[in-house]
Amino acid sequence: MVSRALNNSGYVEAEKKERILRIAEELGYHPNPVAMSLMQQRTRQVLFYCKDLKNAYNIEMYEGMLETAQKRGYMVVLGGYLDFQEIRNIMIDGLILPSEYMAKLYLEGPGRNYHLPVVTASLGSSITFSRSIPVIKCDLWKGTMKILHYLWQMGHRKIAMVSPYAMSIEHVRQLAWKDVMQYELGDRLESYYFGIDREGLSADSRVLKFQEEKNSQYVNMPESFFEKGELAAEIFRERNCDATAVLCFNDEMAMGFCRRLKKLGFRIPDDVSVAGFDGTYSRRYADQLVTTLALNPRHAGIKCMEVLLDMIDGKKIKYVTNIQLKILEGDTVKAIRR
Amino acid sequence: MVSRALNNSGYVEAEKKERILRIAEELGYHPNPVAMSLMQQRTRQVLFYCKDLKNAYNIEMYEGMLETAQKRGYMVVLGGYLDFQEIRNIMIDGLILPSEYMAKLYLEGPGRNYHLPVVTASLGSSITFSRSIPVIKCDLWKGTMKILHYLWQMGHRKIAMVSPYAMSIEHVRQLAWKDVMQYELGDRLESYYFGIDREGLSADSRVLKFQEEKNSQYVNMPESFFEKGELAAEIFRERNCDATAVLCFNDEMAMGFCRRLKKLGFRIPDDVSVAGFDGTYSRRYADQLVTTLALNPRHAGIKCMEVLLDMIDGKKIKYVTNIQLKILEGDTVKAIRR
DNA sequence: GTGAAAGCGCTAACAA
DNA sequence: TTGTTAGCGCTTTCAC
Repeated sequence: MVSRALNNSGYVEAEKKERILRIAEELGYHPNPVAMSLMQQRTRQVLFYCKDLKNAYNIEMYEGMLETAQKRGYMVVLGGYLDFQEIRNIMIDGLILPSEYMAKLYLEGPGRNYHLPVVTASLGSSITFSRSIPVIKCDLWKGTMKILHYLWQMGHRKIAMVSPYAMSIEHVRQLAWKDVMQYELGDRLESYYFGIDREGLSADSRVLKFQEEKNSQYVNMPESFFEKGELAAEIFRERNCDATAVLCFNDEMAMGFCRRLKKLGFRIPDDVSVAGFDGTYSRRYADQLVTTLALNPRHAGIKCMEVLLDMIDGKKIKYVTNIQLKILEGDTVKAIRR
Repeated sequence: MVSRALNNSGYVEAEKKERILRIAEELGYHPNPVAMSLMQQRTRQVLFYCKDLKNAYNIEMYEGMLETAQKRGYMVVLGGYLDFQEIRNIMIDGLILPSEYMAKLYLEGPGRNYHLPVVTASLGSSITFSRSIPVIKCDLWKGTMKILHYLWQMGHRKIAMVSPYAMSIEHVRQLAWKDVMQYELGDRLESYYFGIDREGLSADSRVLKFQEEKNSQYVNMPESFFEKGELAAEIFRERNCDATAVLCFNDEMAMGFCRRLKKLGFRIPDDVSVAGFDGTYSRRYADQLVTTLALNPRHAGIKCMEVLLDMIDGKKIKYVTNIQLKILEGDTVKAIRR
């Protein structure tokens, strides 16, 4: 009857069908999407569990997801502020986690007995999951090697690292830097590491500010990369660091670092070269384009979504997808004579 | 029975209730959110019809919405890429439109016979709607007056305007600028206007690039404010403009303008003062902080969401809410002697 | 070719 | 205090 006419399915007398369609049109009839979802057991929605939208990396990743989702009739809901348990109360067919760290938390928490399709992006940490899920992997170990090698080729030997985290935190970028630089820097390694974090720099009152912010204002206060980069520049000068190049945790941090360092009288890249990670649109805002390792978040987003939607559709899926990394040269790295 | 136990409603024997709760816990039972939505006729989702997520203004507005929505148990879905008709196929209880222009389009299109709660943000255009909906208004006429007055007080008389649109487009910012500056600039007004748009600058091949981009790549290619600002700087120099101050359409444009102008050898603010609109986090990336009229998008987002959720809850609502505007001084405006 | 009924997962209301 | 039913809006299936 009516349903059959509207959906072109089954037998309906042509004339009657015509009439039904016309009336539906007149009344401005649209099927109720919630009822449809209940029936089809498909919400056509997917959650991207992402906190910090001021971070261009996340935005570009999200836009990549959107691109694929749109083509395949899906919506991407953002909700990094949600309590993890809450995930079970929202209408989604699948979930994208931004890092293997989050993936681990999820799989050991609400994901333990909730068999929703899940994929995770990865920055190369070697975390193992309690359940096997697809990983879209950006190999930052390789990537860090690549950019360090690039700096090396430009003649730099003493390469410092600027990070929002203490040296003890096992971030791939830090581990890889340590791995390479310890030969060159030996037991002075630590003095070339600028970890803007209470742990390791607790003596510095300026660092505590970030801790306070994090505890007070919001539950999920995002990392203050830019401001931490600025502080790193101050500490860099105070330590009288003789590094000729500085590798920053990401572009945002690199931009904060450059901005403050210039205000402190350094010339970039003449006095110090600076490089970062990410390669997103926000780079263009700075007067000098920062040299960076592009992580191609848009592509990662596309891949995450493709794999997730394939999973939802019950197709065969790849369990590991690698994202290509590429150096984008800017104005902040200079070749030096040795 | 089971339902009653789980929801604490109606009479259930204490012991039985206990047992039910325990088993539900063990099984990891969670009510199906779609079924709940169908029953309650509430999806607990709201759509923010926003295209350009690379624009900090939109992001901050979205974060404001999120803040309120979270408190009241709602999700905010982004979907500016959706076909307008598609709005009726997604599971939402309400809709937030980003501008009165969009609101008009919606109300005359799918909104004509779809009585979903809607609110719109407004930048002060005097568009009238076919149906009355709440407006969260940022009075840009007043705002433009305010920042022009500020520049005036700093001694500037010849104030140029940089915009991504032709002068004929009736954007409030442009109209207000014209209104004020025509007394000072008279029939030379046009030569102080830099509208980076085919219409008005079609002779310039560099402008056509943007047009092409817009037509090709994506359906909803966002405005290239930054790049247009850069081009405006080139044209500013070519025209040999004697303006002592330049008012840009927004901060992103101002940042592009400043960046290029400096590369062309101008000193800011010594040679030219520059001001913009928005006052969002992306300002900090530039080496010089741009002086701006802060539009407080976060606050606008909060208000939009509050009014919309009140509407959904059937509460009495305000039809016009005004957002406060404030000048944020930066490093790009200098007082001059006359 | 058409109408009626079952069912998607849940709760509110009603009868026992 | 408990079990049952109707109904949220839709489609699919099964009789007619």
